[in-house]
Amino acid sequence: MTGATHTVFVVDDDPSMRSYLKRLFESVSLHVVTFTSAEEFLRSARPDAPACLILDVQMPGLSGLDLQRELARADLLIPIVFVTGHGDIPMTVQAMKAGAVEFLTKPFRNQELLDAVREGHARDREARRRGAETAGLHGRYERLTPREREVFALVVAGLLNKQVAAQLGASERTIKAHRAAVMQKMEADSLADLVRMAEKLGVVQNP
Amino acid sequence: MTGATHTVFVVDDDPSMRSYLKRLFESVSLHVVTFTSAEEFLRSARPDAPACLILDVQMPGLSGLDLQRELARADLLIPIVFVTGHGDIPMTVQAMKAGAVEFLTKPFRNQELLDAVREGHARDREARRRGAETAGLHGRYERLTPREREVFALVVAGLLNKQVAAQLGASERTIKAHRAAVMQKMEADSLADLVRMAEKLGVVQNP
DNA sequence: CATCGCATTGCACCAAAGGGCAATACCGGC
DNA sequence: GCCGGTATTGCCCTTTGGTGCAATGCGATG
Repeated sequence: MTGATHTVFVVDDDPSMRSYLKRLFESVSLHVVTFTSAEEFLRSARPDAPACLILDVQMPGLSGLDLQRELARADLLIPIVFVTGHGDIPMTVQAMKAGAVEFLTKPFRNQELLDAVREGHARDREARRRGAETAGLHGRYERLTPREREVFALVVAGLLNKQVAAQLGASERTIKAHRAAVMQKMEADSLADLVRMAEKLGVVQNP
Repeated sequence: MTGATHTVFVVDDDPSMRSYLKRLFESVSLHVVTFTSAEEFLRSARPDAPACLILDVQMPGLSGLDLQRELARADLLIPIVFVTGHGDIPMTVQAMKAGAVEFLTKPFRNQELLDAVREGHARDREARRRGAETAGLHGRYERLTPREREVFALVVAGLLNKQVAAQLGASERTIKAHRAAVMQKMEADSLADLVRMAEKLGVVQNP
């Protein structure tokens, strides 16, 4: 399941560690890209395939924890495996609270790191799968007109057409028209379908 | 929001630490119960109100991490705040991966511990709220007859009454009867309501 | 000004959902 | 053997939902 389609990003200021890790991951057929600093990584393009980030905690400039925070702020959620020579417990707690996959101290066994990366890739695949699933959903929702969205929200709230009509100050026939447009544009096969889509989209009444 | 209705369980083999923590939490009006060992805590009754567990990592007999594992196995999910004098990073990672709220090293500031306990109580309240929400749901679902559950699953899948009838080899009128019973017993106000209940219950077609 | 998208609505018709009333049938207990 | 819960179904009527057809009005865009 992990092949050349999966990438490992290594960010470490130590050249020997970078080359060591690069060889390690390439030995298991993973694509590796190395960076000498957090800043350099941030300037790089975002990955378009499942990836995992190997991060040294201590580095000149932005630390590993800083980078983790920056990525979260940029909504760039890539699984992170920390590696450190001189970490402490507060750092570990912070990293894990922020969702790190693993926090390893040197020296570590290669298998530990490979397992962590496997876990990171699994998380990213799952996240991408869910993302793709809701991406189409959001795209279709974007095509709804404001009025259609209002009708959408009220319909999935369980209101009858006539109740929606009263709520929006329109005729029942109009609501039926909007409702049909919603079903069509959202590509929903049934009301049940539409309700599930609304749940994933977080559609609710505004007021 | 945290009052005498919230409990703190302290498990620590050090008597002075137990009394110190007891006084600390009681000073902020929290109910405190102390235990000298993990085994003693496991023998105690489960809490019926929001609680938080303060756990020493190193203890004779079952360690704090052992207790965390046992509680998870027993499905007794109570938020845990670890406190330790001689912890290491692997221990920290294990504890946090298993869902610990916080992992503090001695000496710690009282405020850090109080904040952690507040967070633990918040998590427990939220978990209990969600639990209560789905408890009633499950209870109502239990009252459905086997046939009604089949109809339930097919209806929320978006099938028309006639399609459900064909699928189950019954008449449409029969399906309507079952469907009405389902709506009644589940106390659903609308189909949208029923679909959301099905989502929370994980109701799907068996075959 | 003309066109287009969006919102709106009336009329008519058909399909689907919801129920009231009533009857049949099976099964496990008391 | 009678009783209650469950499953089943028919007949009939009302309410809702879904659509086709057609038309009007408004604001933005070219």
